[in-house]
Amino acid sequence: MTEARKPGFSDCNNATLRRAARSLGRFYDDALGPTGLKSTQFGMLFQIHISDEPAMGTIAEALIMDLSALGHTLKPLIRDGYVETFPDKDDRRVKRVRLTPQGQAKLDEALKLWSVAQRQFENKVGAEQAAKLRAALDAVADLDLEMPAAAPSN
Amino acid sequence: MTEARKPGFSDCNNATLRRAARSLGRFYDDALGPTGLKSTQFGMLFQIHISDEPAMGTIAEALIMDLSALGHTLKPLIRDGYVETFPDKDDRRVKRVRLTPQGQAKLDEALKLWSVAQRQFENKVGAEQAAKLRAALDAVADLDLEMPAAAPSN
DNA sequence: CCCTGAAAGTGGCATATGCCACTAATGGAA
DNA sequence: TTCCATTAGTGGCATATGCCACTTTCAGGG
Repeated sequence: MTEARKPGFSDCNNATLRRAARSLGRFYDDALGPTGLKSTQFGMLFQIHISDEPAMGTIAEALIMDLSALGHTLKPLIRDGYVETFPDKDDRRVKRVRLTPQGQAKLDEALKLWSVAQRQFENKVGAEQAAKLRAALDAVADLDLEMPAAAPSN
Repeated sequence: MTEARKPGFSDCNNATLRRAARSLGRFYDDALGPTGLKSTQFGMLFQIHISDEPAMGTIAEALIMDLSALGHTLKPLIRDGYVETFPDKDDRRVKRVRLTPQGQAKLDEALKLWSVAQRQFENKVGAEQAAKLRAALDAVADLDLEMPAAAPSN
């Protein structure tokens, strides 16, 4: 610890997490490059794929993302014909989402490249270690964090 | 495992990481809300703070972020008067960065709220566990990942 | 000293995400 | 049935990030 410690380092859990996300994101993005999909888009297609014509709100909840953000994120995928939406039969407020045949095909294509990247990653850190990390991250993501209501003087 | 497993799930390390990042990011963002800073901006000010008038490239490297992305990210902070840049004495290509007095003040202000959030988080997961997670994330971020050069037939 | 390739940033363009203000539908309560 | 609080999305605006094409400087080699 001669100087200011090497890399990023604040002990901030959030900063550390984002830093890792940028790093890993670049790797998966590179891997998926040939498909023209970003790793985020791949993740979105996959999520839709494993769900049963989910409502937007359902996806947003599963991915812990803002509903409006989801809407924005979906646009390029809809524009490119990978995803389509349709109204729910019973509740006209609800918009459901599904992959188009092209979307399914693109996902299949991407899965091949993804699995290579995934394997590459697990070879480096160890499959078990990776699984533990994912479990820890899921646990963190699902934490019910709340600020102390910032009420020291009220 | 009745249905499609609960939350986000693909076993994708990247997707899991991003999901956690969105979740945790929201928490820290809320915590820093009163300061008007996003958690990302807080992290940036902190990084600049612990460095010694770093060159842009140095910051980008430490945070594992694209140099141009760094430039974009810095703009709001410069516009708001928290950060300023100045040319390196010896190399005119290099632009160095530092906090302004207001930036330092804002950072001090933010640190108080940040520490509350940080403590809150560590109370939930345990300080030791949190440290381990950060270490794991730093390790992942610093991995030298490379795709198999996609050369099956060349 | 001139030319060339590397290094450091900038700008433009595109996606990722969030928050807020609104609008459209719903599901009761009165 | 009418009216209101709630729920689901949309659009606008702003920040976060990346990649690519340039432009400006440097550092060397000849």
